[in-house]
Amino acid sequence: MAQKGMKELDSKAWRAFHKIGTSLLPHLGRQITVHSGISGAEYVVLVALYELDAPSVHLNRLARGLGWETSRMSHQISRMEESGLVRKARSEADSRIFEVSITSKGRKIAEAAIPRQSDEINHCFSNVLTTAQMKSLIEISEAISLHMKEHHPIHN
Amino acid sequence: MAQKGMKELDSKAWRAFHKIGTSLLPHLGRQITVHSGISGAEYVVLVALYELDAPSVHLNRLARGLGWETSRMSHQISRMEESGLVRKARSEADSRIFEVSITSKGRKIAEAAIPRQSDEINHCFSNVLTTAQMKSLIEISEAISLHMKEHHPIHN
DNA sequence: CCCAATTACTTGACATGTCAACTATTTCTA
DNA sequence: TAGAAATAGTTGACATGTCAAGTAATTGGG
Repeated sequence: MAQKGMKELDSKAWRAFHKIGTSLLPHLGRQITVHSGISGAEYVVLVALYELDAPSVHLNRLARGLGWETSRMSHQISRMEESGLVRKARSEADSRIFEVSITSKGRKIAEAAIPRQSDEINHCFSNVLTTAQMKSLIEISEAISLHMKEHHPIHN
Repeated sequence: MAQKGMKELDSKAWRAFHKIGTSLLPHLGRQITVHSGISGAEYVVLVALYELDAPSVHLNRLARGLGWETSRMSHQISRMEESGLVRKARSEADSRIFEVSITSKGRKIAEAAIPRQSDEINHCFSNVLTTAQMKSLIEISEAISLHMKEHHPIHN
């Protein structure tokens, strides 16, 4: 039997992955907006800043940490500065660099949003999967991420 | 030991899933543009129309099939009609409905793009995972999709 | 020490996605 | 069968993401 572009199982697995990747993630983004009034992108940035050890990060480092392009982060931070969620200041040492930090308003929103989002994730994801399935997912992610790092290092 | 919002494993599994969901899918979308000159969204629509049994589909049915909102599909189809990839015609039976179909230009592009994208998926996904991992992913997807259908039937 | 490269970020134009409000048709139902 | 509700899609405004080009500061080689 001749092979088409993809084997049956490969194709089913890909469709399965594509489906959850394009339904669950957007769904959980919308939930953030519903329960906390911020967008999924704002949430991700706030959490990254909230979990920081240091008081601030370089804009570019923040971007790479989330796998975003510099430009995207620049736009996002500008908007979030407008709405008072974050703050931006030129580095004293190297004035090309911007130090980004969370404001107290942003911190309050993050502190309220994180446990709610945690509940959502438990509800749609953790509670629905077995321990074995979650372990398997972690391995799958590592395999794919490793491959991406080797072959397409830009978009981590 | 008190429980925070999420158990260690749950959290790791979620981060793993989030990471591949937000890096692999966009990466493969960009690859489509690189190898075939169309966007990921255009590709998905073309493939759906290309694989159709019938010569056309109702716009709304096409949207639901991809898990898109009507409005998103309407905008997308308008743009793709502009660029000559698809065609739109009012249904004779029910003139609220639009029948959407692929043009010969769209078909040619789809026929060239599909095997190339298949190669990309093999390269970044199928070849990187074991058979067991792919079977596991299929089960995971089914578990999550089932839960979504039950609790959030809109965005299937 | 100077100037070419590199690095860090900004900007503007445009593609895409979302939401709410609206139009037009068809289908119920009283 | 008239009018209310449901269905199918459009539209415009706006948020977000991407790309290419530009600015400004720093670094590194000759």
